[in-house]
This record gives sequence, structure tokens and C-alpha cells, in this order.
Amino acid sequence: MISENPFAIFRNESESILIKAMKNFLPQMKLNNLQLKKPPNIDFGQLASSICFGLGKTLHKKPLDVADSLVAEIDSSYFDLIEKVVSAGGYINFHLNFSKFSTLTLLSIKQLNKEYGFVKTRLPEKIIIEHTSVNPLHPIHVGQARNPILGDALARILDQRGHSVFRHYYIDDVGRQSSVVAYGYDKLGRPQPNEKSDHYVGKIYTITCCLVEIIRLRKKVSKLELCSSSEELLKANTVLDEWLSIREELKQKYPSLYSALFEKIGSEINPDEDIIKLNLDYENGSPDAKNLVRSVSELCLKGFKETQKRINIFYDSWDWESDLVWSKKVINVLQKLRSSPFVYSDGDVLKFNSEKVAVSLALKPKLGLREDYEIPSLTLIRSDGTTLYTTRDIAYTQWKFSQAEKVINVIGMEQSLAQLQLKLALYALGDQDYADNFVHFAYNLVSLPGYKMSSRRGHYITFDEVLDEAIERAYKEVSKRSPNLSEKEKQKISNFVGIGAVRYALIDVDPSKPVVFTWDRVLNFETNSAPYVQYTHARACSILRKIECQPDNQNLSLLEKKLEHELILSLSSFPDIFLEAAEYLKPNIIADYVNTLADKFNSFYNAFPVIKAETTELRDARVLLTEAIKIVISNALALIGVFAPDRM
RNA sequence: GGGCUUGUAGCCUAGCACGGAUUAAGGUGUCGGCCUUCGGAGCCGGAGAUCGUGGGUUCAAAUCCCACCGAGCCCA
Repeated sequence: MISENPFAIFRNESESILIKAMKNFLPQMKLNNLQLKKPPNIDFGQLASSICFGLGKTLHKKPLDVADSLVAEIDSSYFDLIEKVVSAGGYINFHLNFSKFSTLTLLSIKQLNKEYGFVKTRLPEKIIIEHTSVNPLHPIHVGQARNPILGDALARILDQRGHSVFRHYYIDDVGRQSSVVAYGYDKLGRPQPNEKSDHYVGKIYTITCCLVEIIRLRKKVSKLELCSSSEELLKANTVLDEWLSIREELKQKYPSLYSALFEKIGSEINPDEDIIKLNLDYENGSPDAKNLVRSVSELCLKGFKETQKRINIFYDSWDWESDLVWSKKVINVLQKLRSSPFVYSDGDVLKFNSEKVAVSLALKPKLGLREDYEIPSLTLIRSDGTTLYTTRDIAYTQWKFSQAEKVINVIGMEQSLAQLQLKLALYALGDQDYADNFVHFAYNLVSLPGYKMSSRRGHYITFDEVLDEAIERAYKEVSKRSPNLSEKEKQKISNFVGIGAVRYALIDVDPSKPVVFTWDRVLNFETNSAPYVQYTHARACSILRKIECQPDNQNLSLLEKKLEHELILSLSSFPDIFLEAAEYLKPNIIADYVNTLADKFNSFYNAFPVIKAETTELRDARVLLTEAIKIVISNALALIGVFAPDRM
């Protein structure tokens, strides 16, 4: 017999046995959720019920006595995967018949192989996952790197669950910042970069920002000097000083690019005006502006794509915010919103009353909000007539729903309010179905110890730097450990080891927790890291390579050591872990699971011989166990985008 | 001022959605042991925790509820 979820068969059997016993024991009793849980120690069995504690209370008996009586009602003639059911300390413990269960589990894994664990949904959906969406102004930095790693893992998981997943990248090219880089790039004469293009664009952005900011602040200061508002003057001077010191930094770091830009921009009187004009022209779709802004953005995206290729992340669709504006989708949505009772004018500003939507549709409990919390309004149009990011995002979200049933946005949790308002806007537009299937997958920030990352100020560590460093470190390790490998092999290994380590480190922690970036965290090659798991996989492969062919009828009841039982139990739980990760969008539990599995296998490996087992029958059984472990490690790693090597 | 997120050994993390077991689970660092055994990126053992604080609910609280404190972010 084969099962896609062996442990679930045991769980179902245990549940129905317990229900049957309960019916005999207390016929009138209404059963509501008898959730069986895994006991803390395998010696207590593999599933346990704590139902007798509650029953003890209502029956005025000791839980232990209730458990004894209940167990007495259990009919062992129905047992299949169950070996015995015992009462212990008030609990009812279900023990597996490992001889049968090992066979079921290991043969299922061997047969399903690359498909094992990936239980398919009965209700496949079209799902759009928007992730990364870094503005095309500067390279992707460590603070942002958590996003593509999480988004890609989610996509892989939901894909394996049987959904049709589309990965979208939203290119925010409409804001003022895009015009700032474009302005700088234009002043330079629109050259082709002689370095990685997103890094080049990032430098132009930072230097241009700085120069423009200084000109603006100087004007402000001299204006303030005329009227005698000393407090404001002091404030402006402090900010100006800060930018002047950033300018010194930039001058040191990028001397030639700095002087080229300074020469063109330093003497300008009002660069802001040009930038604002460029921005307006771009929004209006003027060909010159289009040509300029798009060429800078494309340059930056070219660099992003190179980085993403390194870590094997790709997108099905690149969505330009500007396309959305030019296609009038934003205007159309605004018109529709205006005709709803939830939009009002506050002077020249157009606002969306999020609170009113939530109250009139009684959405607060559904959204997990307190009744007395008043949701702030969202500004849709500024007094100068321009739209805001979230306004355009409403149109974008509607467009996404025109081609998918579910939308998952992987966006930092600092955007929580905006994402909530966006959801409420969908309700206001009458698209309740969209709103219900709109998910903000929020993750906490990655920060650098000591200072704040700021892309405008050029204070960041790029994702490329992190990857380079990780690969270099891995190269040193490989050279140390396997000096006889060819240069080509060393490079190949250091590549998947370094990149695996980075991916693992960024996915391992619960997304809602803040992470402080340290090199130690990312460059860990020991226990609880991708290289550790990869090594374990290679180790299992190495054993399997040494075995010629194996018979089809192993006697798996010979696997009777506690470690072997724990391994089989762990292997059989992989489908459950996968389902939990898919259902609750928790990619980190996959990393956790595969590390624990590798841990157990390494303990087993040290304690018991496989190839040189006492008998050939035992050897064959352990070989099959090893093969199953290899398969499950490989399948789990695939979900988080980490390569499972045969050798390293 | 309001809201969201977060607080577990020196450091990093798991467990919290769904409350349960003698001993709160890993890693790192630290102390000690294992290379004539299938790959030492390994294994085994020791020391190290008032689960932020205080209340409450419960037979049972790291887990649920309330208040407060610290950190981060968002809105005003």
C-alpha cells in the first residue's frame, strides 16, 4: 500500500478508534474536537489525547481513572497501524505498529519520490504573488533581500500544492525619485555603464539626490535668514550639515562620477523644477520623458535580473506602474471611487474614508480590528493634483484580480496600514470577493547593527555584496576541505553552498520577527544552515552510490532502534509540514523541518552502520531508509529554493 | 495621542494560531570527549532560562485575557 500522507492514516485511525470508544463509554457525550497531538517524547507513543482531563472535571473523577476506563473500551481488533493504546498519567497514548508503518512510509516515499510530501489541493486557484518590487533606483540591498527569498519560497510551496502561481514584479517608476535618477542620468549624457548597471544607477541616484537636496536646503536657509525664525533656521542648518557630510562621503567613494555630476548639477539654480516637470511629463506620457525614465529604469532592472538569476528567482510578469497610469486605469478607479459614498474632499485634497467603509460593512471583527479603533483616512489625490502610491495600487490590485482569484502581496509590515486601506478600497468598490482574497504577507525589517539603512543616502549593503562574500567564504571552505577537486568543481560547489546559506539564513526566521543583519548569521556553514543540510544530503548520496542494487522486499521491521523510529516518524510527517506551510504561508517551518531531519540522520549515521550493518537484511532496510531521507531532504530543499547536491 | 509588530540561557532562534506530560527544544559561544568504522561542513556529554513585569481565567499558562514596561514601525 502507498499513501501520500502516511502519518495522516495513523491519525485518522487513532481518531476513529477513540471516537468509537467514547461512544461506548459515554453514549450521550457530544464530541467536539478531539485534537490528537504529538507527545513530547516518542516513548509516550506517537499521538496522544488529553481528553480525559476535561472529562475528569465533568465526571468528578480523576483523569487517570477516566483514561483507564476509556482505554478499556477500545477494541484492538480494529487496529491496523496502531500497535497499542495505553493510558498514562491521564493521557491516552497511541503507539504505532512500526513494522507496518515503516513499510508504508518508506515504500510510499520511494514510489512517489519527487512528488512525496506535495499533497495536492482539491481546489486549485490562480494565485498572483507580487514580491520584491524594489524601486528601480539602486541595487537590491540586504534589507530588501528577505522579500524575494520569502516570495519565491511561497510561490514554490503554493505551486507544489497544485495552484497556478504567477510571480509578479511591480515596477514603481512613477514617483519623484525616478525622475531624480533620470535627471542625473540625463545630465551625464545618458552613458552606458561600465559596471553592473543597477549599481551604477544607484550611485547616480545617491549623488544626484544629495546635490539637489543641498541646493534646495541652501535656498531654504538663505530665505529663513531673512525672516528671523531662528528655530526653523537651526533645523534647516542641521539637515543641511548632514547632507554636506554625505556629500563628502560620496566624493571620497566615487570621485569621478561625483565630479562629473557636480560639474553639471552643482551650478544649477533650480533642479527641483526640472525634476518636477520631468515627473509630470512622464505621467502624461510625453515621448521624451518616456524615453529617458524608461531607459534608466530598464538599466536598473537589467541589474536586478542578473542578481535574481544568480539566486534562481524569476518572474512571470513585470508590471510597470507607468503603464497603469497611461492606460487610464487609475483615473477609472478614481471615478468609480468618487461615486461611492466613501470619498470626500478636504480642501484640494481628495480622501478615502476607510473608517466609514469598515463601519458600514461591519468589517472590523473580520479584519481583526478593535471596534473602538478609528482607521485613518487615505489620501487619494494631493492638492497639486497628483495621485499617491496607494491610489495607483488600488488600480493595480483590481487589474491583478482580473486575472487571478487570489492575490498575495509580499510587502514589509511598515505598509500594513496602506495595505489595509487598499483592502477596504476594494470593499468600497463593491469587489468584496477581491477583498476577501487579498492577502498582505507582511514581514519585519532587516536592519544593520549601528546605523539605519538608507538608499537615498547610499547607506546600504547590496544583496550582490552579500552573495559575493558568501560564495567567496564557501570557496575557502571547499578548498580547505577538498583540495583535490578541480577548479571548476570548487566553483560550482561554492556557488550553491554560498547562495544556499544566504537563502536559508533569510528564510529560517519567522517573517514577523525583526532581523538584525550580521555576516555571522548569513555565513553560517555549520549546524542549522543550508550547507549543513546539503552536506547531509551529499552524505546520504555517497552511501547510496556504494550500494549496487537492492532487493525489492526489504524487511523493514528490522528498523527497531529508537533513532530509526524517530527518522521514520519524521519522514512520515513531511506532508503535514508541507500542508501547514502552504495553508498558513509559513515557509520558515520547511527550513526548520529539514534541519531537524538532517540532525537526526547525522546522529543515526554516527550511531549505526548502514553498508556494514550486522546482516544483509538489516543493511537493505537501512539503505531504503537512507534513500527515503535523501528524497525528503531534496524535496524540502526544493521548496525553499536550495540546491540538493550529490557531492560537495 | 492612536494603532500594528516584537520581548524565551552571554548571543541567535523554535514552541504561541489549536493551553496539557518526568526535564521549556535547538544552534552559537564556553568546558570535556570521539579520527584503524559508510564523507569531521560531523557525533556524544557538561554547565548555562525568574519564557519582559504584574494581575486574571483554568484541574493545567511560554501559549488565552487585561494592565504596564522596553524595542521597532505606521498614522496624526
